[in-house]
Amino acid sequence: MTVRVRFAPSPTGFLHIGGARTALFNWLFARRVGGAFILRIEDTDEVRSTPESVSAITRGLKWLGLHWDEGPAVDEQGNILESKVLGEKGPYFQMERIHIYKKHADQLLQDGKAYPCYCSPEELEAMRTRAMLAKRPPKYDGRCRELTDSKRKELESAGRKPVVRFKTPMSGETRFQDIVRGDVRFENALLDDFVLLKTSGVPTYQFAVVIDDYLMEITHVVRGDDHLSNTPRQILIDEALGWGEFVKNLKFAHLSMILGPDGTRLSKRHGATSVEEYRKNGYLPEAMVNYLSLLGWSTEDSQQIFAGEELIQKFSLERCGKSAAIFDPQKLLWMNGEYIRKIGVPDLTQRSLPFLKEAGLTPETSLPKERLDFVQSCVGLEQEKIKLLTDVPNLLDFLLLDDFKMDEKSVDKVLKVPGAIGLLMDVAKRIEQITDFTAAPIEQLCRAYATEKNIKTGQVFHPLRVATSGRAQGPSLFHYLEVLGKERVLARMKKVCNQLSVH
RNA sequence: GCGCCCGUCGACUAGCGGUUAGGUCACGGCCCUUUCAAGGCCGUAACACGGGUUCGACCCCCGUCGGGCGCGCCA
Repeated sequence: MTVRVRFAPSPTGFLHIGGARTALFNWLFARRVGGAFILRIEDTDEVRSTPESVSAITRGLKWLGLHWDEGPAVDEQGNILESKVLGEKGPYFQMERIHIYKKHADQLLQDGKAYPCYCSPEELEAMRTRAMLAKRPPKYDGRCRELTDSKRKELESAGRKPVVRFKTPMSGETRFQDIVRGDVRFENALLDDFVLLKTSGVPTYQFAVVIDDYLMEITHVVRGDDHLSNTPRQILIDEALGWGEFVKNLKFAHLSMILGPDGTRLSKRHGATSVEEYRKNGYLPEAMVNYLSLLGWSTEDSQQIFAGEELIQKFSLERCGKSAAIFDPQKLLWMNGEYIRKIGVPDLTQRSLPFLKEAGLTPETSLPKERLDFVQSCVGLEQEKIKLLTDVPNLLDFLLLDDFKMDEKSVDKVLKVPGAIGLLMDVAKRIEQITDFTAAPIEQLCRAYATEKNIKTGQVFHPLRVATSGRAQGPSLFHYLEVLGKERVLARMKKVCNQLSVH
């Protein structure tokens, strides 16, 4: 039997770090075993679901490279393409499946395994607070379970609209095998008669999930362990529907949670929590995926970096951990740097272009060949220093622009000192003589000059750097001079000499 | 309140009865070096606590404490 897994987000916000990790593990598992990865939109929250969220979530998944085999079809911006649906088991939006849930709820009603409940939200709230005050579990007390037909009619005619509640067995236990937790068991008596269908006829999460997992022939439920205690309810529904065999074969894998640095649930106050923010902040999807994979999963040798398909080859549900993991932005940042250093310069340049454009350093994200070659050379100079794509503009502005700003402190310290201008003028004269304007000869020239004047090499290098870049820190001096070219280097040196010798 | 899950360096983790408790991030030092990085080497740093079981426990059992999750006409 082929493996079928699903990622089933509710579209009430962006793709969250936690959701992304769940999606990733499902995807990795599916890819590993050649199974299908299904995207199902659980939009039964009538007030909070939005189409924008669907777009944001699908955009996030696509950016991470987590492509689904079945589910809604979307374009690059995450717009839903109504006419194209991937897969045969749809629709993949739960709100388009209302009739299906209704049918199964009717069956349970008919079989006496569910019943209509006419309690109002106010009554339920009162029931709950009363229970809490008495230090009892805040459960529904089952008062509508044994309503007579006449009583039901009476309530209906009084205008009450019922919900459908599940008749939870009052004894026995429900147990299941979880790939990461092992043998898990819950006493049925602890559960109450939960809602299957809301007054509106829309199913609750618990109900919809069971129906869909069955009809979509899901084989493995891989999700966050916040769903662990929901699992017995879902198994009970399966059994009531006569799907005992299906649920017996259904494998569960409840993944540990991802927490914020303070050990509490990851939320906005912990900084960026949506995948899209990370894209905007200059992270590479590969780095994100690699980092996320290590949150709750590891190899026997604690491998950190996985190249290409390696992650897929090595991933397994069995090696997922049980304990919650704290999201560490610092390690993610390190990993992003690792990936940036690893990808090729042309690739890195392409990915940097949108950020350069945004900073106004290039007019477009597609450049004429000559300019692109130049930008690539510049990117190559700073590659090892880039941690985020958003670093690129700041690192390269003095190379891409001729009227870059001079750092006052560096100018004061290195150029506005006795002899600096004279030295620069000397060096400029010699540079003019160079025919082969590449790093090695320029360096040779500077070293020779230092020896000749009996000064330290640094006394030549530093003024040269500040004069041509406006700053004290930057790429390897002679390499960037080479990239800049003789003409520009001399122009910059002369400009500085003119400006400073006037004063 | 009830129930479930979890508990190894600050963080992610390896470990699966006998290890100098390993790796990675971060941190500190040294080296390399025109700067900043990158890289190399070294170092600081952990089995939550208390009982058992055992010749021997990070590992198995019980309890305590701590954290997380669930108990919605939210998902």
